[in-house]
Amino acid sequence: MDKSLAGSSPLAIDLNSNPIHNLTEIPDFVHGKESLPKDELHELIQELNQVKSQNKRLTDMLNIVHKDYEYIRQNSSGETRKRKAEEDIQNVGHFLEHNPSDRSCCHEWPKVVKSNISRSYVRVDPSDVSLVVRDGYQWRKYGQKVTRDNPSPRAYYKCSFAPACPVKKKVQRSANDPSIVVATYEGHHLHHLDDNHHHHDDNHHHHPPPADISSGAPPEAARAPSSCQISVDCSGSTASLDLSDPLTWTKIQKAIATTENGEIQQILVEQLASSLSRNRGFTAALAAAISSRILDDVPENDDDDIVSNSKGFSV
DNA sequence: CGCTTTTGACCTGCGC
DNA sequence: GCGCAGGTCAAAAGCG
Repeated sequence: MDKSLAGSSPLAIDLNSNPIHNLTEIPDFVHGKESLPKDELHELIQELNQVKSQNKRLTDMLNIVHKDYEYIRQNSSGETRKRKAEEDIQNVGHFLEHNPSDRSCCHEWPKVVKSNISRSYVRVDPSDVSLVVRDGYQWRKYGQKVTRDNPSPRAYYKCSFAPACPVKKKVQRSANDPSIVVATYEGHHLHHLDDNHHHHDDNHHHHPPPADISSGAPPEAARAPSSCQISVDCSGSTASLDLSDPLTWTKIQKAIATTENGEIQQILVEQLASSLSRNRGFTAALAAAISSRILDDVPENDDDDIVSNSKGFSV
């Protein structure tokens, strides 16, 4: 991520800053005036570590967002009419599955978009030609077609778990990166029946079947997303960014229109930072980090209170 | 035997 | 109306 982003975001985290080595670097007035016991401070410091590492992952995600956006922008001219129609639903980039074993991060990040169309991008083995995207539902393949803009075939699936389920999906390997499979879902995946709200014809009207145990994936990761939401979980404190929020979405579209490098990333980071700042635990941790930053000349003291932590926050 | 996949034919929408 | 491209159908084949 570029440095201007880290500097301008209200809760930007300086990934290159020096780490905190022990608790004594947390100023005393934070202990007293904030009424935080030391054991809670230990937890907060651990949260700081995790927020920092999560932010690094978010940084990677946002870099992918920007890269994907640039690709879309560069290829948006001279399209077929069908592809032009799809242009409206290709406004946000994707999150790739860099580390399959990491359950704290989103498994898939859909491009949402119209009310009942979403996309998932999944990294797969480039040599794997099966075009299978595990999402927790059972699908019946009813067609395959070679499209003009992509050498790899597009597979068409209908939901086969519930007989009358209208949800469909298309799966096709990415044209520019054969290791990425793009799954386009038509109709929302509703995982919990709600008689008061969910009776649209383009939704799943059923729970997903049990996750495929052989896949080894947790149920949350196996399911297709029901909304365009990014979540960062930090020791039970979750920050979420809902791209279906009209205000957020308007900002992103505006950023896309201006084609300013890094601006989309900045908006996403700010939204996540805003969510995190509403969390009591994170706010307290942030206060400690800020204070330690201000009193940066506190001498280091290597005693038994040494904990693994960092003070990488800048404001 | 029942379900899924394959695959060529057919349908549909759009631009010219 | 014609041609093109994407989407769907349905019979045949595959598989456990």
